[in-house]
Amino acid sequence: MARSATDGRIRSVPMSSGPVVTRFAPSPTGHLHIGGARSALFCWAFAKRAELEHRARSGTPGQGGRFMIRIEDTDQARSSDESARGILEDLAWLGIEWDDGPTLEVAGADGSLRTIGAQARDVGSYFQARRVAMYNAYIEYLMSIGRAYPAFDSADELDKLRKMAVAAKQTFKYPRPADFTFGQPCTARIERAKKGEPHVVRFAMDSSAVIVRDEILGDVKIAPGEVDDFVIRKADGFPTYHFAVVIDDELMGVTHVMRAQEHLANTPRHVALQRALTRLDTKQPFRTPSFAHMPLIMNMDGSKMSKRDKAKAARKAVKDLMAKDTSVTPAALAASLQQDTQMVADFVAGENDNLDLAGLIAAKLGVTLPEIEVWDFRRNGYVPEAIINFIALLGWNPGMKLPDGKDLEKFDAAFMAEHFSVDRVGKTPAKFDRAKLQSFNGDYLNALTDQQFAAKWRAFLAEYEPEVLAKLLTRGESAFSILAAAVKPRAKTLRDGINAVRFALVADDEVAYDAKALDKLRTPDAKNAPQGGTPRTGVELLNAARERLASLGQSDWAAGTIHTLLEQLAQQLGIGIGQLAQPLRVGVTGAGVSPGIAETLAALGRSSTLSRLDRCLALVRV
RNA sequence: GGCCCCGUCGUCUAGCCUGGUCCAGGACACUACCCUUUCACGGUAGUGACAUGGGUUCGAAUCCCAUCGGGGUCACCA
Repeated sequence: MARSATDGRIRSVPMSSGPVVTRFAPSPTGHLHIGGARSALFCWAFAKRAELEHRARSGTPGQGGRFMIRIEDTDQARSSDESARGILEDLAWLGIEWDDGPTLEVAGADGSLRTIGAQARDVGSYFQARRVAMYNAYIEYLMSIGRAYPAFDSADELDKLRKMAVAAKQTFKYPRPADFTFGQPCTARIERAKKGEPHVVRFAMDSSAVIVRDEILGDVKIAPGEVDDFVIRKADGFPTYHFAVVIDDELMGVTHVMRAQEHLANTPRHVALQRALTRLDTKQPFRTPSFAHMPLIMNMDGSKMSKRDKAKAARKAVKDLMAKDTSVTPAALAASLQQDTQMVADFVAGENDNLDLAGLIAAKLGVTLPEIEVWDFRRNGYVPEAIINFIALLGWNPGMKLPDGKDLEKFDAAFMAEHFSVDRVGKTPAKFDRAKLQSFNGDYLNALTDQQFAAKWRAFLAEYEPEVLAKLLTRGESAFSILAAAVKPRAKTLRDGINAVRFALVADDEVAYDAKALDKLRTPDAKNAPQGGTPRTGVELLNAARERLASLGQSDWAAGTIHTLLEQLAQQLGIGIGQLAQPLRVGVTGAGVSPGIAETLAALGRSSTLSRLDRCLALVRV
């Protein structure tokens, strides 16, 4: 073991004694935040790279690097198993899979079931709520060596003290009780606690300065006395985050802690705890893992990107509506949503940020909430590959050039597993620019083959827009393929691909004709005539095209033949095919925008095309 | 407010550690043009940044200091 030859004291176990272990430790109180996804990705990539390099040296598989998931469900009131499962599913969907952690069954591409996660290292439950006995053993230990003590202050009392401190423009620090002596077990307090008096347990901070070595930020020094005696066990008997993290990271062999910068200020507490603790099993002091605090992800306006932004957006929509229409009240809204009146009223007043309610309100009012959670991006038609690539770039870049001298910025998770390193993680907070994400997503979709895209789009529609899919499929399989191919270069997301095929979703007799477009059809245009000939109207061309198309039988109705036919007709009329295409577009879609005209007509089918053209011709005569 | 972190185009960033090759490169967005049957796609070009002020140096985006600006954190949440 790690015994120094010179002083014989056991200081720390060298990291080389076991695998690199990183962890992502979400709190199961909602969906996976996009920032959490990035943290998980970086932790994953770090462990993967260590493992890859270990195997390249012919090491034992699994001994080079491991990525672990731990569920931090010590907040009894807010945690749920459902949320934990949702977070695991989001990670799996992104392709971020864990070596150790709760198990999750996922269906592979071929439909077969596969399990992610395993109890591979015998480190106990990956759910903190099931590890309470262990935390208590360490808390007893700390109390026995005079590094922790029960405290009996009520929440109200502390609140009062805090408010006084704020009023006096001072920072509140919990005053260490006079009857506690650092390093001496406070038997009187321990006795009181044993008798069942409600209490929390506080850690007695030592008075030395704490230096946090951060792989990204460098050394961060915190002066002695900056951190007060913080709570390590709540009145409900559960450990606080700070305590559970330190115990579990040690017991689970975590070597590298990578998390968002918002945790930087907590780190001195963790380091202080590590310095005070000794393992109960091996009697070895706790190790301090390597820390790396990643830059935060911000909104475009510079505020922190938070789940609450969704609640804010929904609340604003309600308030805007209430300002315009006085009949709208929280009570009326609650009734129409079939939700509790008080809850809705509180939500509108800003008393709670219920995200489910925010979603209901947004759907009701037809407003789009900002995408914050992985789940939001997923149902809005982003693909995991694009999300991974984009969030990787929020704070990290490979620092490589393409042969043409441009920066390499398109890559996949496997590339990250091979090249990720902490020293290329930036320090500056990044604003989340959805326009760039959309561009990445569109590029990814466009790079797919038509077949691949069609399959992806179909799966997306089946899951999130089944009615749209059903309508599209009524036109037949081949029509769906044609439409999917037409959508591919036009879609930034799988969802907005729907916009490109709106024309195929309306019934033939419900096509809305744009008044200006109809006017244009009625107006003679010199471009519609052969060189020097008399100007023709769009209607004339439409009639000619309609007649010619009608001559095409059902079995010949395909993009290729339609294109040839229109080309021939245009030639006979002495005009370009474009002059023919525009009136036809208006005729079948109601406006002048659609995919290629031959594809559009082919996807619509013979009977829809002809009946729409007839309806348009009838309208235009009026 | 205390403590801590950060500061290159509108945005993500390369360059910074190891000053000169940087009147600062790429990507997204934007603008123009080309391609084209509309919309897209694709192609070409353009607009656009070293926060400010002092040092150090022959020379600073790069090193030092100050100012200003942004952010995080100060719970029996994690």
